[in-house]
Amino acid sequence: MAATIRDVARLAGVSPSTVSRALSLPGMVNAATRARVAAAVEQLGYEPNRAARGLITGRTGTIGLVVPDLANPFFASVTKGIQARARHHDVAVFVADTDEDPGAEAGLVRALSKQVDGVVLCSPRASDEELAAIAQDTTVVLVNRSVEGMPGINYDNEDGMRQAVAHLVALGHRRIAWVGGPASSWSTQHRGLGLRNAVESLGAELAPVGNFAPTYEGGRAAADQVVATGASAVVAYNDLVAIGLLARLHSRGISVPAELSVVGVDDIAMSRMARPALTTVRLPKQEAGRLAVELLLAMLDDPDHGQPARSGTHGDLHGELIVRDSTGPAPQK
Amino acid sequence: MAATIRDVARLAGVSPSTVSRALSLPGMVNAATRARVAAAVEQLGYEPNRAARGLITGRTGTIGLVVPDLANPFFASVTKGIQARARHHDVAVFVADTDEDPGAEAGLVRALSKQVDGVVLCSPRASDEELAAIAQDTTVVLVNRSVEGMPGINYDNEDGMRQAVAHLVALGHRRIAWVGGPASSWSTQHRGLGLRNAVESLGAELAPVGNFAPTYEGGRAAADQVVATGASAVVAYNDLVAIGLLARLHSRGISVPAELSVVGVDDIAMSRMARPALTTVRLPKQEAGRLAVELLLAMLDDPDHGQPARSGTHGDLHGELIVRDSTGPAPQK
DNA sequence: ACACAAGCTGCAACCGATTGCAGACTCAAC
DNA sequence: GTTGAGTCTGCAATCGGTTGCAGCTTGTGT
Repeated sequence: MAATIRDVARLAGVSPSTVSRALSLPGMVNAATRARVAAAVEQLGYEPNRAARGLITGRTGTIGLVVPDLANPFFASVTKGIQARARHHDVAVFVADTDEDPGAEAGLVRALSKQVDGVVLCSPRASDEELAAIAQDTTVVLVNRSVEGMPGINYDNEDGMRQAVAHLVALGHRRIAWVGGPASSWSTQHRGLGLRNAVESLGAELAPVGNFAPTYEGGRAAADQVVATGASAVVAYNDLVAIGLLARLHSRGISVPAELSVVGVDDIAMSRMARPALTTVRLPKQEAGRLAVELLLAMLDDPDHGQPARSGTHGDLHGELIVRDSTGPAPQK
Repeated sequence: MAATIRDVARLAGVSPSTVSRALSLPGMVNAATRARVAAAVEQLGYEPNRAARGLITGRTGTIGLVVPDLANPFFASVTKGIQARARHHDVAVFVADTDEDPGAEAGLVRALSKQVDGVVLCSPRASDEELAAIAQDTTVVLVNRSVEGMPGINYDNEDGMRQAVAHLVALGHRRIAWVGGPASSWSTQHRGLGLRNAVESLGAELAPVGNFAPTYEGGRAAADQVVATGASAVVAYNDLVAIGLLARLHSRGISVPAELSVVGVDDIAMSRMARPALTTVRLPKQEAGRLAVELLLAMLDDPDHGQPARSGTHGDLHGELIVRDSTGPAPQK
């Protein structure tokens, strides 16, 4: 159906090899010939078949992306960033959604790996060991997850938490509750840690209420325990949880921010629309996606490009505190 | 790096052709040989290279998906459905996001078309003519858009609007405002039409307030005009618009549903979390994605599988009215 | 014992590109 | 008029599979 390199060659009156070179190594072919080829390409609307090229060069011009849940706005944004950046490099993106099933990750990557040059693994739920195994035979970039020896793009969670706590302390809050996400989640651990450090150094007190699903329901479930801690402010694992908190607090008649201040993390679109509009640590989501693509492509060009293993503090993406209406001065006691 | 068919053949002591047949036409090869091949495949972890197969068979085992905006929860859900169904058929999915740029659609499809067997075009913004041109040289399935002669998966917008109006009329509403989406949008036209019919046949009155962006901001922008119509209920183009309405109405101190009832369309996750929780017409989003994949694959197997051109009323997906807290009895005047 | 059909398997061509190598041509210098 | 260098172009092999065709086994009927 579509034109092949032979069609172009015939029309231009040259051999397929010349067409190939005219397109990829223009310097090697005579200007006049090159013009004839260009004309033929134009006329036929020819575009090289990437699959065929991939067989020879070993590069398919395609990368894979594995995310836990496309319907989660956080991942949707990261995906958008990846997608945009990949297109910029003329690279196509295979997208796979694991439906939050940690067991599916390895299988998907393995299936994808035959068809792509490398894969971006976003917020993987699999264990460090599994991830390391995957990286053995595929070029992988992690997003939002740090594993010793594996390249990845991460957020500086410690710093984000510090900003949130500084804001709350300035408002007079002294006792701050923390609603964690899944215990196995890398982000939960680092956010909890950052919170603890920030709270200590700023002379406040942390009241963790445990681990909850990183969802609206998780937030609703945590709300009553938050209230029971007597804290005047709460930091939630992410915005969905924070919005769940808001909902449950509202139905219990607890006023935000008059009686309790609420802070989320992510800054998904929904947060602006919440009532009250949510104060949150904005994470540059599309930016993370873009950087992941750059890193992956750099690694493919230069296999040794991997960054040194890091503990997740330096060179990471910074969040930015967005203050809206869900935080206010601590109530007088 | 990865094992090739030749490696398997060598290990099994047969020729590559036999391996190929053992895998794709098991009936043609002796059970004992087949077992030896299977063992070799297993041992080497062999999986055929799809790109190479695609060169011969003309089928790449890949489909493309073009959506206006991945960050829009509606499209995210459709994508999820497509993705899940495609995996079920062992087909990979290329995803491209046009960033709501109608001009980008044709180019993206064209670029994709070289690498895929067919593409799903979700809520395309391009004109009927452009779409028809695209369908000339690529197998295309439309989602949420109906074009004469092109196969597609659509929602029965008329019926959904009827359900919404019936609900409102039963609550005593007689004057119903309608906030349309983009004027060029196929859904806007059909929803407006369905609304008009439903309102007429149920003895109420329609007050259209014009066309707005299909976003939260669009809803905020429309709110005051809605109030000015004097209607006691409003149907919004989609949930984002409805949530925007809710926000603006709240800040103007207009109580929902006591003074004004609000109905959306889509039922995105956010709607449940809105305050008050949004009454809406739930559209089966993942189902639409699944059906689109089935239709596309069927068309690829049998090029004449195209459905007859339809006007968008029969055989479409039905919405379901989800009643939450944003609708209530009409205020006594 | 012989012919013939049926059932398997291998050879070789092919899909659409890329690339090392060698041949053809041009032009300048001797 | 040769020779040599430098440009450009084409041949042919290659990537990892699939498939038409022919050949080899085997088994059956007579």
